[in-house]
Amino acid sequence: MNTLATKDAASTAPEANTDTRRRILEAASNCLVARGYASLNVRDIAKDAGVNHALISYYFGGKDRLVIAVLDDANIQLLERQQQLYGAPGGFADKWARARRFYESDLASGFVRVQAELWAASLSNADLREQFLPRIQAWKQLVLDGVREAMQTYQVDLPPAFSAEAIATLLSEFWLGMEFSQLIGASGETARHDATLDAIEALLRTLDTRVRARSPRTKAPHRPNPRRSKL
Amino acid sequence: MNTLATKDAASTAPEANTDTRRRILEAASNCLVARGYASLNVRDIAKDAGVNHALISYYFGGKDRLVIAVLDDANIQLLERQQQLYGAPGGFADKWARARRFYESDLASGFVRVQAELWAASLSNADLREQFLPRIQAWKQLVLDGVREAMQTYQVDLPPAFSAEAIATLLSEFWLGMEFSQLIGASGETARHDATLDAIEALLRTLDTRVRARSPRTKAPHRPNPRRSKL
DNA sequence: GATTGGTTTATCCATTTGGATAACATCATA
DNA sequence: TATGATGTTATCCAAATGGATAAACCAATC
Repeated sequence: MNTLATKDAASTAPEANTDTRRRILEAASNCLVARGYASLNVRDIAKDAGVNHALISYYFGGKDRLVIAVLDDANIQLLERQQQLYGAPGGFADKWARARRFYESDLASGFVRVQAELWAASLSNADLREQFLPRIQAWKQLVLDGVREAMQTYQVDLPPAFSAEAIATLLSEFWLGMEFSQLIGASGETARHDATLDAIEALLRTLDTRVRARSPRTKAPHRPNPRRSKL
Repeated sequence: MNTLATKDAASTAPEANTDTRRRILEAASNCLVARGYASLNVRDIAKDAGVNHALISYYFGGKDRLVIAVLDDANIQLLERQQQLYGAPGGFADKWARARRFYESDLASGFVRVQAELWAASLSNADLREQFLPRIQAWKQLVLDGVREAMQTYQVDLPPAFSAEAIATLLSEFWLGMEFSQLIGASGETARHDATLDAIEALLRTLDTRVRARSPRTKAPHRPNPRRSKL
């Protein structure tokens, strides 16, 4: 009667053979990419993983728990990304470019697709939605922090309505919309998205150089050789 | 063997009792709002419509065709909206405000939810996706046309990378992302979205008044009474 | 009032699906 | 080697689902 699925799903599931567990997890991800959440079923997953379908109940306690585990697994990957994005040096244009590269690789690997499938599923699955909300919140917070820092750094004067929150929301939702559009969209969309991403990157780069010219070493007081990476 | 489902579904379906057909269509929409595409089934729809579930095959030729019919029906509503949005007088800020009001009513009525559910379903349903792409294209074209016109009207100089395409894409995808976020999101999102929408609206209003002050009657040379709608 | 054609109902059926479980296998340890 | 824990398989089962269809109903027409 343990319907609780806490963070460590291991509490209700066997712990030993992590290989099978891993294979099921990846097979579920594959199936989500290949056929979507709507037609996700334990038999296909098991076949893809090369195991008997009963093992899904054995290891995860059912299909629903497995899906949540997939999401949880994705969450971990995403957190790593966030830290990589945040902790790296460089201006905001560089950060933006880095985020773009992450996105492209995630799109190619099917990760974005999995996310979108689970997102869609969570529209009518409260348990899943509960998992999603903190993640979205974290992602938006990350963008907001970045925008706040950028606005403080750039000191560019905008119309008062364009608060950091407003700009961050614009960027976050744009990115999200771009993901969904690309997943469903024709090939022609990519060019338009790239143009938009380019425009923002160019703007950031302009502002970055302006800041660097204005106060060359103010923003990196602890860096021993601030001009080293100039070229 | 008539697998063709052309625009007039009447060609393959009975024509007389449009009431039952209508009821089924609306019931399907209700079910999509209430329980999502994943758990959509003909029996629930029939129960909601108050008819026997065999009538779905009778009128629409199966569940899949019904879903496409729902999408088609939504498409018609959307086209009407587009025309209302386009054909009305006023500056761009007014158009923006009008679009916002449409959106709010669509959100409240569940229309946005239906769209999102079908969108998600079309991630792994080629037939459905085929229906979606032209609509998305049309919607984005509408935004692009508006931005083009606005940029020509405002004559504000932006960094060269911010083409009309780039700005239109930014706005389109932002809007799309906002829809998905609100559907899934906590209540706290709305305030942020409103702030962003407000900011853009304020910007547009500033530009509108600036244009009006600069050349009060330049932009409407063919209008017999250009100042009539001033108030 | 019998016929006809469209509409609706009740019911049946094959298939899919998630899950449960008994039987079996593997293997380390006593 | 016997034992018991862990992992795996082969099956079984109940429920849900989409669809098909014979029969019933009904309103208009001859």
